[in-house]
Amino acid sequence: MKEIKVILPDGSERRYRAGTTVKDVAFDIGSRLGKAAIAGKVDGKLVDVDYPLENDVQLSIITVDSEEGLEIYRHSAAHIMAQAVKRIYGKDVKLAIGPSIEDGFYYDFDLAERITTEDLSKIEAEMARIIEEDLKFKGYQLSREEALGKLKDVDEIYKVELVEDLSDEIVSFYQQGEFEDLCRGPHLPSTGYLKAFKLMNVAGAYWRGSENNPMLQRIYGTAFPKQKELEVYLHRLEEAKKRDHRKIGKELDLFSVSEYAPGFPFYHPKGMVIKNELIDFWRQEHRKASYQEVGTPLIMNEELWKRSGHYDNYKENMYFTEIDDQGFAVKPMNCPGAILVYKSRMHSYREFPIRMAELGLVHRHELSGALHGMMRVRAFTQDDAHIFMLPEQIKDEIINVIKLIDRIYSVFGFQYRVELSTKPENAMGSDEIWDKATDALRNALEVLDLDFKVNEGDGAFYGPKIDFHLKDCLGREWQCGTIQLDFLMPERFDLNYIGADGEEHRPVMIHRALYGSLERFIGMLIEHYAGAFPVWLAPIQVEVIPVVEKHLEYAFAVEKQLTDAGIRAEVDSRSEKVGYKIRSSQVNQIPYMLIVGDKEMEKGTVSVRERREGDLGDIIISDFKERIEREIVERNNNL
RNA sequence: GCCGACGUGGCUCAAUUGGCAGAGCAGCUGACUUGUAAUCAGCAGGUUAUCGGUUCGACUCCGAUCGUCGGCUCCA
Repeated sequence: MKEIKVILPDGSERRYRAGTTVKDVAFDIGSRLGKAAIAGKVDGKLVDVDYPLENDVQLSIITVDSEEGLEIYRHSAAHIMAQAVKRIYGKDVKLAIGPSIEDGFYYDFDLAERITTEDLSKIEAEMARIIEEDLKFKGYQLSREEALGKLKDVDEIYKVELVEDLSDEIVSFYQQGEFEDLCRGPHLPSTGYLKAFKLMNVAGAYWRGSENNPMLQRIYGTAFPKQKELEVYLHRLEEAKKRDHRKIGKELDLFSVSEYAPGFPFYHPKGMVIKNELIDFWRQEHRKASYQEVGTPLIMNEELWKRSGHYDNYKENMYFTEIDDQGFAVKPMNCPGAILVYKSRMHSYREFPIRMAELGLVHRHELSGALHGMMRVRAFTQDDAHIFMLPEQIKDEIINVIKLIDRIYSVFGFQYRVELSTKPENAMGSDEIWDKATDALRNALEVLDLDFKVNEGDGAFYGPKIDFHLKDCLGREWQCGTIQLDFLMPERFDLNYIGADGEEHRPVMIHRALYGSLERFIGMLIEHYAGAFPVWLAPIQVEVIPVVEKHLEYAFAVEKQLTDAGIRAEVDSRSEKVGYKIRSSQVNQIPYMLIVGDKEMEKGTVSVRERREGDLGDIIISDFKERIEREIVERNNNL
């Protein structure tokens, strides 16, 4: 009998006879681990618990407590759901794919009947029965040919397509009860292992994510090892929805959208304060970073857009109009405008890098179904900049921009995720030029030692980009900052500069945005702060609350002292009780309330109430003014 | 754009099987003169998203359009 050596993650070694399963080893280590084991990882490859060990291996036991374990758990839940759907809707349900995702899982189905939200409880009930039946997940393997034959027999056209795209000669299937599915695995030992799950919603999804393919019906669900964890998750979702910027935006009267302008947001006075504060901060930082600001037209001749390549590559997203019988387009991007500013005169290499910033209002025709509050709109202000430079300045400039983004995001306390997007299908320019640009971006990220994910084929049509992603209240990611390197526009527009040799040369360009779009960034901020903006951003910074009418005059005097100092203060002059007015300010997330009555009038003080800390006692007005001014200047995040 | 759900005063929600559209909050008026999260009373506010159909009768049923929400796709 052959003996094998099993090395565990802690480095310890154990000896077993060949054929011992992962589960046996787990039980040998401890009976609790044995029971908790749902899969194994053998030499880095995930396997089922009944996988027999035939050689010396590195083994780790997977339980639901690990990330990998949870993925297996949720993926198995997807299979159970698919089984339930087949039981309910019959054999003509065709299966597509059913992966685990962050926070849950989904499965895509093709069936004639429409699954609606009401059907979900029916499917859940069937899933509960399948769990009750405690069916074993049994894996088996077929040759590619056998697999194709089998799948064609049962008319699983999507699975056939998947196998056809596989390069492996052996493919694996899993069976639980009457249900079989092509799957790489591994899975839970049996359906009874699934404890807490819930189906969340149904949605349409194109097969393989392409709108040219048929639309399938996708059911989203989530699953947790314990009922309590599921409840905590659902509760967290409910809480997160309270932070939704669309809800808070309405409650705090920051912005609105109208049926008369779908996707084109209206800023209310309070929303405008936030936008302007962001812009002030932005200008301040850009002056420090040696940027100049320009402004370019919203509407420019179609010929310009043909030259830039937008007409060929971006037309579906653009709005067109006619002026004096000539075609014009509303700008979807600011670059051609900036380029025209550049081209308006000669440039010397001595000027470089030229950092030309623009708060440009761009319009893009987004699909109606894609619109989302302030996060995805059809008109937005980009905090854009175009940097014209020498090729040898690329790396330093990219590093400068990344540092600037990091500095700005840190003021808000944002965590971000970085992606490097490479050449898309509809790109202009040669592979060679793209490789050069992509390497420059990658190099900058590596120099700064930033983690990033490569997003193949997601670059702009004129160049690769580094994107900065932020998460909204429900964990959905939105692209905000972006840095795009471009060798092509300078070519197309025949940009040049006079070098030290007196000859004309071609400059290189960076397109970049830090906030990305003011609208999206404001949406992110609302959710990030749940409406309780730091003082520097708060639309109203101070509410002066007179106790009774006779204190009104003093209240207005206090207000004036503050507004004269540039502080956004107002008096709640309604003839209501103090408690009522305080509540009103609290609900509106106003950072400071100043209560003024007889005591304060006599002493020339104000009683300070901070929205979170409550009553701070009374201090003289000038001291309060100093305190809040400092907080504003420092842009304290006070989360 | 595609799939599904939804659309009732400014906001949050009611309205038996199709049978007189109602409440709270906000607003306005008046009274109260109030000390750290909601004083009381009164008033006003609606072609039930829009258009069409079925019906003696439609917020309710059917169809179309618009918009919103959750996804897909796309993207800042």
